[in-house]
Amino acid sequence: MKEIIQQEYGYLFEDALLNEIVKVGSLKKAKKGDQLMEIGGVITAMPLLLDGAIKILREDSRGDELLLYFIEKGDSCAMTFSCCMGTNKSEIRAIAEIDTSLVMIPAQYMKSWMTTYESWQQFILQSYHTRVMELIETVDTLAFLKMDERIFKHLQDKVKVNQNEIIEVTHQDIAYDLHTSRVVVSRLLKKLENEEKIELHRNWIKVLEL
DNA sequence: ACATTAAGTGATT
DNA sequence: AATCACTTAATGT
Repeated sequence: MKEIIQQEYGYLFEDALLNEIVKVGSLKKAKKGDQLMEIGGVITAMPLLLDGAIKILREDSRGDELLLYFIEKGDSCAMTFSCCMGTNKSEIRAIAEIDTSLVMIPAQYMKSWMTTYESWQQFILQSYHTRVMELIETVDTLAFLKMDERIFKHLQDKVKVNQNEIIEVTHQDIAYDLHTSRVVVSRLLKKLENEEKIELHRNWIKVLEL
């Protein structure tokens, strides 16, 4: 276990901290589609991504979803961090985008590591920063891009986190993530196909233009 | 061959 | 861009 953590986080953390992580953290594997966190759920641990990707969703009162951003390997969800300091509940839902492995660090260690390890403090701050930037980008996308552009961007994001230009999704899946209807997705995807930016198939899409 | 589910389409708001 | 109502196509049993 130490080797894997060392590989992904060795350049960030000193040896003593790596040892602590190995000692108190628990290795966890999530399969594609597994739910890692639910809205309103109590957060007891902070995840450090070793491999894979997680998508973070918000939900409205009717149960409709909206994708906020992806977390990739080497990242952490710093939102968890603020929740860990108090005893807050989760504002978001987290679902494994692909098969993912991560280390769960119990919340109680967060605070003391902040003062003991400078690299930890750096990491949290940095992580928080990138998270906020991702959120801003999502807001921009929502506010300034038309639906067809949003769909195409979403596909490109999927290609990135999956490390594969072939994405296994249905039009309905995309509709849920972007909070629109399947019919609209189908029509706009068709348009993108005509522009030769993508290739459409049942249950999978190939992105040609990256 | 049949049922199920995904995707395509025209019309309307 | 959303919704309805319907058609067509792909896929599993």
